[in-house]
Amino acid sequence: MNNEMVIRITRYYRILNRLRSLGLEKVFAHNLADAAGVSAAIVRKDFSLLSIYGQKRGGYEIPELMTKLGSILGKTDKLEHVIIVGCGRIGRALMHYTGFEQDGIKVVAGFDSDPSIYNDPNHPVPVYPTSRIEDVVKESDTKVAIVTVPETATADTFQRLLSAGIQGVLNFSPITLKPIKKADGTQVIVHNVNIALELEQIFYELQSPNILQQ
Amino acid sequence: MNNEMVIRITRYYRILNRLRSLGLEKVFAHNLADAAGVSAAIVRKDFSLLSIYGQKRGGYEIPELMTKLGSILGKTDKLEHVIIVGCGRIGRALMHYTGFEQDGIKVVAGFDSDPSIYNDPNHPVPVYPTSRIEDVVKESDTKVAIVTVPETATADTFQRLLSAGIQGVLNFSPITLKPIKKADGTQVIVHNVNIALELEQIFYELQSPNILQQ
DNA sequence: TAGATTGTTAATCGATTAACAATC
DNA sequence: TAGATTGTTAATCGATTAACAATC
Repeated sequence: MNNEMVIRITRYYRILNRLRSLGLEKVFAHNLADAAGVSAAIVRKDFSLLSIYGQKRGGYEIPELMTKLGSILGKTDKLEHVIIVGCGRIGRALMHYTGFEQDGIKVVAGFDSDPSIYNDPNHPVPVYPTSRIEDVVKESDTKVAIVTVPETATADTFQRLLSAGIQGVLNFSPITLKPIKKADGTQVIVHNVNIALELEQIFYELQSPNILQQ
Repeated sequence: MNNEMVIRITRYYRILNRLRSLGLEKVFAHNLADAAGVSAAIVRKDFSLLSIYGQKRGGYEIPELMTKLGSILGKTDKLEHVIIVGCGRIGRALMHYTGFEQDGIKVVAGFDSDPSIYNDPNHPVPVYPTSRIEDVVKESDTKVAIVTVPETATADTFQRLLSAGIQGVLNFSPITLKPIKKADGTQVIVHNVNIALELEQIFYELQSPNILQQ
Protein backbone atom coordinates (compact mmCIF):
# COMPACT_ATOMS: atom_id res chain seq x y z
CA MET A 1 0.00 0.00 0.00
CA ASN A 2 1.63 3.20 -1.10
CA ASN A 3 1.37 6.65 0.38
CA GLU A 4 -1.31 7.90 -1.98
CA MET A 5 -3.41 4.90 -1.18
CA VAL A 6 -3.06 5.45 2.57
CA ILE A 7 -4.34 8.98 2.09
CA ARG A 8 -7.30 7.74 0.07
CA ILE A 9 -8.18 5.04 2.60
CA THR A 10 -8.05 7.58 5.42
CA ARG A 11 -10.30 9.87 3.39
CA TYR A 12 -12.77 7.07 2.70
CA TYR A 13 -12.87 6.31 6.40
CA ARG A 14 -13.64 9.90 7.33
CA ILE A 15 -16.34 10.20 4.68
CA LEU A 16 -17.95 6.95 5.81
CA ASN A 17 -17.95 8.26 9.35
CA ARG A 18 -20.04 11.23 8.22
CA LEU A 19 -22.34 9.21 6.00
CA ARG A 20 -23.00 6.84 8.87
CA SER A 21 -23.81 9.72 11.20
CA LEU A 22 -26.35 10.86 8.59
CA GLY A 23 -28.02 7.49 8.93
CA LEU A 24 -26.84 5.89 5.69
CA GLU A 25 -26.15 2.16 5.71
CA LYS A 26 -24.83 1.51 2.24
CA VAL A 27 -22.63 3.37 -0.17
CA PHE A 28 -21.75 2.94 -3.85
CA ALA A 29 -18.23 3.23 -5.15
CA HIS A 30 -19.13 6.32 -7.14
CA ASN A 31 -20.55 8.14 -4.10
CA LEU A 32 -17.38 7.55 -2.18
CA ALA A 33 -15.38 8.54 -5.24
CA ASP A 34 -17.20 11.87 -5.58
CA ALA A 35 -16.74 12.71 -1.92
CA ALA A 36 -13.07 11.77 -1.98
CA GLY A 37 -12.38 13.48 -5.29
CA VAL A 38 -11.19 10.35 -7.10
CA SER A 39 -12.66 8.04 -9.75
CA ALA A 40 -15.00 5.16 -8.96
CA ALA A 41 -12.56 2.79 -10.63
CA ILE A 42 -9.92 3.73 -8.08
CA VAL A 43 -12.26 3.12 -5.19
CA ARG A 44 -13.11 -0.35 -6.47
CA LYS A 45 -9.49 -1.07 -7.25
CA ASP A 46 -8.41 0.02 -3.77
CA PHE A 47 -11.02 -2.21 -2.13
CA SER A 48 -10.13 -5.07 -4.41
CA LEU A 49 -6.47 -4.82 -3.43
CA LEU A 50 -7.51 -4.84 0.23
CA SER A 51 -9.78 -7.86 -0.35
CA ILE A 52 -12.87 -5.87 0.52
CA TYR A 53 -15.93 -6.92 -1.45
CA GLY A 54 -19.36 -5.37 -1.82
CA GLN A 55 -22.57 -6.63 -3.34
CA LYS A 56 -23.04 -6.33 -7.05
CA ARG A 57 -25.70 -3.68 -7.60
CA GLY A 58 -25.92 -3.22 -3.81
CA GLY A 59 -22.76 -1.29 -3.06
CA TYR A 60 -20.91 -1.63 0.24
CA GLU A 61 -22.23 -1.92 3.80
CA ILE A 62 -20.95 1.12 5.68
CA PRO A 63 -20.43 -0.45 9.13
CA GLU A 64 -18.62 -3.47 7.70
CA LEU A 65 -16.55 -1.24 5.43
CA MET A 66 -15.57 0.99 8.34
CA THR A 67 -14.54 -1.99 10.45
CA LYS A 68 -12.32 -3.31 7.69
CA LEU A 69 -10.79 0.04 6.74
CA GLY A 70 -10.38 0.85 10.43
CA SER A 71 -8.45 -2.31 11.09
CA ILE A 72 -6.23 -1.68 8.06
CA LEU A 73 -5.55 1.84 9.30
CA GLY A 74 -4.84 0.47 12.76
CA LYS A 75 -7.68 2.39 14.41
CA THR A 76 -8.08 1.51 18.04
CA ASP A 77 -10.29 2.82 20.82
CA LYS A 78 -7.42 4.41 22.63
CA LEU A 79 -6.12 7.82 21.61
CA GLU A 80 -2.78 8.15 19.85
CA HIS A 81 -0.34 10.37 21.74
CA VAL A 82 1.58 13.29 20.29
CA ILE A 83 3.79 15.98 21.79
CA ILE A 84 4.25 19.52 20.50
CA VAL A 85 7.80 20.83 20.49
CA GLY A 86 8.01 24.60 20.25
CA CYS A 87 5.19 26.45 21.96
CA GLY A 88 5.21 29.67 19.97
CA ARG A 89 1.98 30.90 18.44
CA ILE A 90 1.55 28.00 16.07
CA GLY A 91 2.43 25.37 18.65
CA ARG A 92 0.04 26.93 21.16
CA ALA A 93 -2.71 27.15 18.56
CA LEU A 94 -2.35 23.40 17.97
CA MET A 95 -2.34 22.75 21.73
CA HIS A 96 -5.73 24.47 21.89
CA TYR A 97 -7.16 22.77 18.83
CA THR A 98 -10.09 20.61 19.88
CA GLY A 99 -10.52 18.72 16.61
CA PHE A 100 -7.79 16.13 17.19
CA GLU A 101 -9.78 14.04 19.62
CA GLN A 102 -12.45 13.06 17.10
CA ASP A 103 -9.68 11.64 14.94
CA GLY A 104 -8.28 9.64 17.82
CA ILE A 105 -5.34 11.92 18.57
CA LYS A 106 -4.37 13.42 21.91
CA VAL A 107 -1.75 16.07 22.64
CA VAL A 108 -0.11 14.90 25.86
CA ALA A 109 2.43 17.69 26.38
CA GLY A 110 4.20 20.72 24.96
CA PHE A 111 7.87 21.66 25.20
CA ASP A 112 9.70 24.94 24.91
CA SER A 113 13.16 26.25 25.70
CA ASP A 114 11.83 29.55 27.06
CA PRO A 115 11.14 29.54 30.84
CA SER A 116 8.52 32.27 30.50
CA ILE A 117 6.57 29.80 28.37
CA TYR A 118 7.03 26.56 30.30
CA ASN A 119 6.53 28.35 33.63
CA ASP A 120 3.25 29.87 32.45
CA PRO A 121 0.45 27.78 33.95
CA ASN A 122 -2.14 28.85 31.35
CA HIS A 123 -1.83 26.05 28.82
CA PRO A 124 -4.42 23.43 27.96
CA VAL A 125 -1.79 20.67 28.32
CA PRO A 126 1.35 20.51 30.49
CA VAL A 127 4.33 22.35 29.04
CA TYR A 128 7.87 21.36 30.01
CA PRO A 129 11.39 22.54 29.25
CA THR A 130 12.87 20.80 26.23
CA SER A 131 15.35 18.99 28.46
CA ARG A 132 12.47 16.86 29.71
CA ILE A 133 11.45 15.52 26.29
CA GLU A 134 13.03 12.10 26.76
CA ASP A 135 11.43 11.64 30.22
CA VAL A 136 7.97 12.55 29.14
CA VAL A 137 8.10 10.64 25.87
CA LYS A 138 9.01 7.47 27.72
CA GLU A 139 6.56 8.00 30.54
CA SER A 140 3.62 8.76 28.27
CA ASP A 141 4.46 6.20 25.57
CA THR A 142 4.51 8.79 22.79
CA LYS A 143 5.85 8.00 19.33
CA VAL A 144 5.02 11.12 17.33
CA ALA A 145 6.05 14.77 17.71
CA ILE A 146 4.78 17.93 16.05
CA VAL A 147 7.67 20.34 15.47
CA THR A 148 6.77 24.03 15.59
CA VAL A 149 10.12 25.54 16.53
CA PRO A 150 11.81 28.44 14.70
CA GLU A 151 13.80 27.59 11.58
CA THR A 152 17.13 27.92 13.38
CA ALA A 153 16.19 25.38 16.07
CA THR A 154 14.84 22.74 13.69
CA ALA A 155 17.91 20.59 13.15
CA ASP A 156 18.79 20.43 16.86
CA THR A 157 15.21 19.69 17.81
CA PHE A 158 15.06 16.83 15.33
CA GLN A 159 18.22 15.26 16.77
CA ARG A 160 16.89 15.57 20.28
CA LEU A 161 13.61 13.93 19.29
CA LEU A 162 15.43 11.05 17.63
CA SER A 163 17.53 10.36 20.70
CA ALA A 164 14.40 10.56 22.83
CA GLY A 165 13.00 7.68 20.80
CA ILE A 166 10.43 9.56 18.72
CA GLN A 167 9.52 7.59 15.59
CA GLY A 168 7.37 10.04 13.63
CA VAL A 169 7.61 13.79 13.11
CA LEU A 170 5.20 16.31 11.62
CA ASN A 171 7.42 19.26 10.83
CA PHE A 172 6.03 22.78 10.33
CA SER A 173 9.39 24.47 10.02
CA PRO A 174 10.49 25.59 6.55
CA ILE A 175 13.59 23.41 6.87
CA THR A 176 12.74 20.13 5.15
CA LEU A 177 13.57 17.22 7.42
CA LYS A 178 14.54 13.96 5.82
CA PRO A 179 13.53 10.51 7.07
CA ILE A 180 16.81 9.28 8.49
CA LYS A 181 17.57 5.63 9.07
CA LYS A 182 18.33 5.14 12.72
CA ALA A 183 21.15 3.08 14.19
CA ASP A 184 18.80 0.14 14.77
CA GLY A 185 17.82 0.11 11.10
CA THR A 186 14.33 1.51 11.58
CA GLN A 187 13.27 4.51 9.58
CA VAL A 188 11.88 7.67 11.14
CA ILE A 189 8.69 8.82 9.44
CA VAL A 190 8.77 12.52 8.59
CA HIS A 191 6.03 14.65 7.07
CA ASN A 192 6.91 18.23 6.23
CA VAL A 193 4.21 20.88 6.06
CA ASN A 194 5.57 24.05 4.52
CA ILE A 195 2.95 26.76 4.49
CA ALA A 196 4.95 29.32 2.53
CA LEU A 197 5.77 26.65 -0.05
CA GLU A 198 2.06 25.84 -0.45
CA LEU A 199 1.32 29.50 -1.07
CA GLU A 200 4.17 29.77 -3.55
CA GLN A 201 2.76 26.82 -5.44
CA ILE A 202 -0.67 28.41 -5.54
CA PHE A 203 0.81 31.62 -6.92
CA TYR A 204 2.72 29.65 -9.49
CA GLU A 205 -0.38 27.78 -10.60
CA LEU A 206 -2.29 31.05 -10.89
CA GLN A 207 0.26 32.71 -13.14
CA SER A 208 1.06 29.60 -15.13
CA PRO A 209 -0.57 29.33 -18.54
CA ASN A 210 -1.53 25.67 -18.26
CA ILE A 211 -4.31 24.82 -15.86
CA LEU A 212 -3.25 22.20 -13.40
CA GLN A 213 -5.58 20.14 -11.37
CA GLN A 214 -4.87 19.40 -7.80
CA MET B 1 5.01 21.15 -15.88
CA ASN B 2 3.13 19.05 -13.39
CA ASN B 3 2.53 19.67 -9.73
CA GLU B 4 5.41 17.53 -8.50
CA MET B 5 7.75 19.39 -10.77
CA VAL B 6 6.55 22.78 -9.50
CA ILE B 7 7.33 21.65 -5.98
CA ARG B 8 10.79 20.50 -6.99
CA ILE B 9 11.55 23.73 -8.87
CA THR B 10 10.44 25.78 -5.87
CA ARG B 11 12.68 23.64 -3.66
CA TYR B 12 15.65 24.08 -5.98
CA TYR B 13 15.10 27.83 -5.92
CA ARG B 14 15.10 27.94 -2.13
CA ILE B 15 18.19 25.78 -1.87
CA LEU B 16 20.03 27.92 -4.42
CA ASN B 17 19.10 30.97 -2.40
CA ARG B 18 20.89 29.50 0.61
CA LEU B 19 23.88 28.25 -1.34
CA ARG B 20 24.32 31.69 -2.85
CA SER B 21 24.16 33.33 0.56
CA LEU B 22 26.98 30.97 1.60
CA GLY B 23 29.06 32.40 -1.21
CA LEU B 24 28.83 29.50 -3.68
CA GLU B 25 28.73 30.33 -7.39
CA LYS B 26 28.28 26.95 -9.00
CA VAL B 27 26.36 23.83 -8.18
CA PHE B 28 26.33 20.28 -9.54
CA ALA B 29 23.14 18.39 -10.25
CA HIS B 30 23.94 15.88 -7.53
CA ASN B 31 24.40 18.58 -4.88
CA LEU B 32 21.03 20.04 -5.65
CA ALA B 33 19.57 16.54 -5.75
CA ASP B 34 20.89 15.70 -2.29
CA ALA B 35 19.55 18.92 -0.80
CA ALA B 36 16.16 18.49 -2.43
CA GLY B 37 15.92 14.80 -1.64
CA VAL B 38 15.64 13.64 -5.26
CA SER B 39 17.95 11.91 -7.73
CA ALA B 40 20.50 13.76 -9.86
CA ALA B 41 18.86 12.36 -12.98
CA ILE B 42 15.63 14.13 -12.06
CA VAL B 43 17.41 17.44 -11.56
CA ARG B 44 19.03 17.22 -14.98
CA LYS B 45 15.79 16.04 -16.57
CA ASP B 46 13.88 18.92 -14.99
CA PHE B 47 16.40 21.46 -16.25
CA SER B 48 16.46 19.84 -19.66
CA LEU B 49 12.67 20.12 -19.93
CA LEU B 50 12.94 23.78 -18.96
CA SER B 51 15.72 24.35 -21.50
CA ILE B 52 18.22 25.19 -18.80
CA TYR B 53 21.74 24.08 -19.62
CA GLY B 54 24.89 23.90 -17.53
CA GLN B 55 28.48 23.29 -18.43
CA LYS B 56 29.65 19.74 -18.85
CA ARG B 57 31.93 19.00 -15.94
CA GLY B 58 31.30 22.52 -14.62
CA GLY B 59 27.80 22.26 -13.24
CA TYR B 60 25.37 25.17 -13.22
CA GLU B 61 25.96 28.86 -12.48
CA ILE B 62 23.86 29.70 -9.42
CA PRO B 63 22.92 33.32 -10.30
CA GLU B 64 21.94 32.40 -13.85
CA LEU B 65 20.05 29.35 -12.62
CA MET B 66 18.17 31.41 -10.05
CA THR B 67 17.21 33.99 -12.65
CA LYS B 68 15.82 31.32 -14.94
CA LEU B 69 14.01 29.35 -12.25
CA GLY B 70 12.74 32.61 -10.77
CA SER B 71 11.23 33.71 -14.03
CA ILE B 72 9.61 30.30 -14.53
CA LEU B 73 8.14 30.50 -11.03
CA GLY B 74 6.95 34.04 -11.74
CA LYS B 75 9.08 35.60 -9.00
CA THR B 76 8.84 39.37 -8.96
CA ASP B 77 10.18 42.07 -6.68
CA LYS B 78 6.78 42.94 -5.35
CA LEU B 79 5.19 40.92 -2.57
CA GLU B 80 2.27 38.61 -3.32
CA HIS B 81 -0.82 39.47 -1.29
CA VAL B 82 -2.84 37.05 0.81
CA ILE B 83 -5.72 37.47 3.24
CA ILE B 84 -6.48 35.28 6.24
CA VAL B 85 -10.11 34.37 6.76
CA GLY B 86 -10.86 33.18 10.27
CA CYS B 87 -8.80 34.81 13.00
CA GLY B 88 -8.94 32.12 15.63
CA ARG B 89 -5.71 30.89 17.15
CA ILE B 90 -4.32 29.39 13.97
CA GLY B 91 -5.28 32.37 11.82
CA ARG B 92 -3.75 34.77 14.31
CA ALA B 93 -0.59 32.67 14.54
CA LEU B 94 -0.22 32.98 10.77
CA MET B 95 -0.89 36.73 10.93
CA HIS B 96 2.06 37.01 13.31
CA TYR B 97 4.34 34.71 11.33
CA THR B 98 7.31 36.73 10.09
CA GLY B 99 8.71 34.16 7.69
CA PHE B 100 6.37 34.89 4.75
CA GLU B 101 8.13 38.07 3.69
CA GLN B 102 11.39 36.33 2.79
CA ASP B 103 9.40 34.17 0.40
CA GLY B 104 7.76 37.20 -1.19
CA ILE B 105 4.40 36.86 0.55
CA LYS B 106 2.54 39.55 2.49
CA VAL B 107 -0.57 39.16 4.64
CA VAL B 108 -2.62 42.25 3.86
CA ALA B 109 -5.64 41.66 6.11
CA GLY B 110 -7.53 39.26 8.32
CA PHE B 111 -11.29 38.66 8.53
CA ASP B 112 -13.53 37.28 11.22
CA SER B 113 -17.25 37.15 11.94
CA ASP B 114 -16.77 37.84 15.64
CA PRO B 115 -16.89 41.57 16.57
CA SER B 116 -14.73 40.99 19.64
CA ILE B 117 -12.01 39.88 17.26
CA TYR B 118 -12.33 42.43 14.49
CA ASN B 119 -12.82 45.26 16.98
CA ASP B 120 -9.67 44.29 18.86
CA PRO B 121 -6.93 46.71 17.77
CA ASN B 122 -4.07 44.37 18.77
CA HIS B 123 -3.38 42.59 15.51
CA PRO B 124 -0.28 42.84 13.35
CA VAL B 125 -2.44 43.44 10.26
CA PRO B 126 -5.88 45.04 9.90
CA VAL B 127 -8.78 42.71 10.74
CA TYR B 128 -12.24 43.33 9.26
CA PRO B 129 -15.68 41.72 9.51
CA THR B 130 -16.19 39.03 6.89
CA SER B 131 -18.75 41.20 5.12
CA ARG B 132 -15.88 43.38 3.94
CA ILE B 133 -13.96 40.61 2.15
CA GLU B 134 -15.03 41.67 -1.34
CA ASP B 135 -14.14 45.33 -0.72
CA VAL B 136 -10.72 44.64 0.65
CA VAL B 137 -9.85 41.98 -1.90
CA LYS B 138 -10.59 44.37 -4.72
CA GLU B 139 -8.90 47.34 -3.11
CA SER B 140 -5.73 45.46 -2.25
CA ASP B 141 -5.57 43.38 -5.44
CA THR B 142 -5.46 40.07 -3.58
CA LYS B 143 -5.90 36.74 -5.33
CA VAL B 144 -5.19 34.20 -2.61
CA ALA B 145 -6.85 33.50 0.74
CA ILE B 146 -5.80 31.33 3.67
CA VAL B 147 -8.86 29.72 5.26
CA THR B 148 -8.62 29.06 8.99
CA VAL B 149 -12.30 29.04 9.95
CA PRO B 150 -14.02 26.30 11.98
CA GLU B 151 -15.16 23.21 10.09
CA THR B 152 -18.81 24.30 10.11
CA ALA B 153 -18.04 27.65 8.44
CA THR B 154 -15.82 26.26 5.70
CA ALA B 155 -18.32 25.77 2.88
CA ASP B 156 -19.91 29.22 3.34
CA THR B 157 -16.53 30.88 3.57
CA PHE B 158 -15.41 29.23 0.35
CA GLN B 159 -18.51 30.47 -1.49
CA ARG B 160 -17.99 33.97 -0.20
CA LEU B 161 -14.37 33.97 -1.29
CA LEU B 162 -15.30 32.80 -4.77
CA SER B 163 -17.85 35.55 -5.20
CA ALA B 164 -15.32 38.07 -3.92
CA GLY B 165 -13.07 37.07 -6.81
CA ILE B 166 -10.48 35.03 -4.92
CA GLN B 167 -8.62 32.68 -7.27
CA GLY B 168 -6.54 30.56 -4.92
CA VAL B 169 -7.25 29.09 -1.48
CA LEU B 170 -5.04 27.45 1.10
CA ASN B 171 -7.49 25.60 3.32
CA PHE B 172 -6.60 24.46 6.83
CA SER B 173 -10.07 23.22 7.70
CA PRO B 174 -10.59 19.45 7.80
CA ILE B 175 -13.31 19.78 5.15
CA THR B 176 -11.59 19.09 1.84
CA LEU B 177 -12.40 21.85 -0.64
CA LYS B 178 -12.47 20.96 -4.31
CA PRO B 179 -11.19 23.16 -7.13
CA ILE B 180 -14.47 24.29 -8.68
CA LYS B 181 -14.71 25.62 -12.20
CA LYS B 182 -16.10 29.12 -12.05
CA ALA B 183 -18.80 30.57 -14.31
CA ASP B 184 -16.16 32.22 -16.50
CA GLY B 185 -14.45 28.89 -17.11
CA THR B 186 -11.41 29.55 -14.93
CA GLN B 187 -10.47 27.09 -12.26
CA VAL B 188 -9.98 28.02 -8.62
CA ILE B 189 -6.73 26.64 -7.23
CA VAL B 190 -7.23 24.90 -3.89
CA HIS B 191 -4.64 23.36 -1.62
CA ASN B 192 -5.88 21.55 1.44
CA VAL B 193 -3.67 21.16 4.50
CA ASN B 194 -5.18 18.71 6.93
CA ILE B 195 -3.08 18.42 10.05
CA ALA B 196 -5.04 15.60 11.67
CA LEU B 197 -4.85 13.65 8.41
CA GLU B 198 -1.07 14.08 8.32
CA LEU B 199 -0.83 12.71 11.84
CA GLU B 200 -3.10 9.80 10.98
CA GLN B 201 -0.87 8.96 8.04
CA ILE B 202 2.20 9.02 10.25
CA PHE B 203 0.53 6.67 12.73
CA TYR B 204 -0.46 4.39 9.89
CA GLU B 205 3.05 4.28 8.52
CA LEU B 206 4.43 3.50 11.97
CA GLN B 207 2.17 0.55 12.57
CA SER B 208 2.31 -0.72 9.01
CA PRO B 209 4.65 -3.63 8.33
CA ASN B 210 6.12 -2.28 5.10
CA ILE B 211 8.44 0.66 5.39
CA LEU B 212 7.33 3.50 3.18
CA GLN B 213 9.46 6.34 2.04
CA GLN B 214 8.13 9.81 2.01
C1' DT C 1 -36.01 -8.91 -17.87
C1' DA C 2 -33.38 -4.59 -18.06
C1' DG C 3 -30.48 -1.79 -15.73
C1' DA C 4 -26.95 -0.92 -12.48
C1' DT C 5 -23.00 -1.98 -10.07
C1' DT C 6 -19.04 -4.79 -8.79
C1' DG C 7 -14.49 -6.84 -9.60
C1' DT C 8 -10.84 -7.84 -12.72
C1' DT C 9 -8.05 -7.75 -16.77
C1' DA C 10 -5.60 -5.40 -20.15
C1' DA C 11 -4.34 -0.94 -22.09
C1' DT C 12 -2.76 3.46 -21.36
C1' DC C 13 -0.34 6.98 -19.50
C1' DG C 14 3.30 9.36 -17.31
C1' DA C 15 7.05 9.69 -14.35
C1' DT C 16 11.44 7.88 -12.87
C1' DT C 17 15.59 5.51 -13.73
C1' DA C 18 19.36 3.47 -16.29
C1' DA C 19 22.59 3.91 -19.57
C1' DC C 20 25.68 6.22 -22.26
C1' DA C 21 27.47 9.45 -25.75
C1' DA C 22 29.16 14.07 -25.69
C1' DT C 23 32.41 17.08 -23.87
C1' DC C 24 34.86 19.95 -20.74
C1' DT D 1 44.79 12.24 -21.19
C1' DA D 2 41.67 10.57 -17.61
C1' DG D 3 37.95 11.61 -14.98
C1' DA D 4 33.73 13.89 -14.10
C1' DT D 5 29.54 15.79 -15.35
C1' DT D 6 25.92 17.04 -18.56
C1' DG D 7 21.99 16.03 -21.60
C1' DT D 8 19.25 12.72 -23.94
C1' DT D 9 17.39 8.37 -25.27
C1' DA D 10 15.35 4.17 -24.22
C1' DA D 11 13.82 1.03 -20.62
C1' DT D 12 11.45 0.39 -16.57
C1' DC D 13 8.16 0.91 -13.30
C1' DG D 14 3.82 1.82 -11.30
C1' DA D 15 -0.45 3.97 -11.10
C1' DT D 16 -4.70 5.13 -13.38
C1' DT D 17 -8.15 4.28 -16.68
C1' DA D 18 -10.96 1.74 -19.95
C1' DA D 19 -13.50 -2.00 -20.88
C1' DC D 20 -16.29 -5.62 -19.87
C1' DA D 21 -17.91 -10.05 -17.92
C1' DA D 22 -20.32 -11.36 -13.83
C1' DT D 23 -24.29 -10.84 -11.26
C1' DC D 24 -27.75 -8.92 -8.35
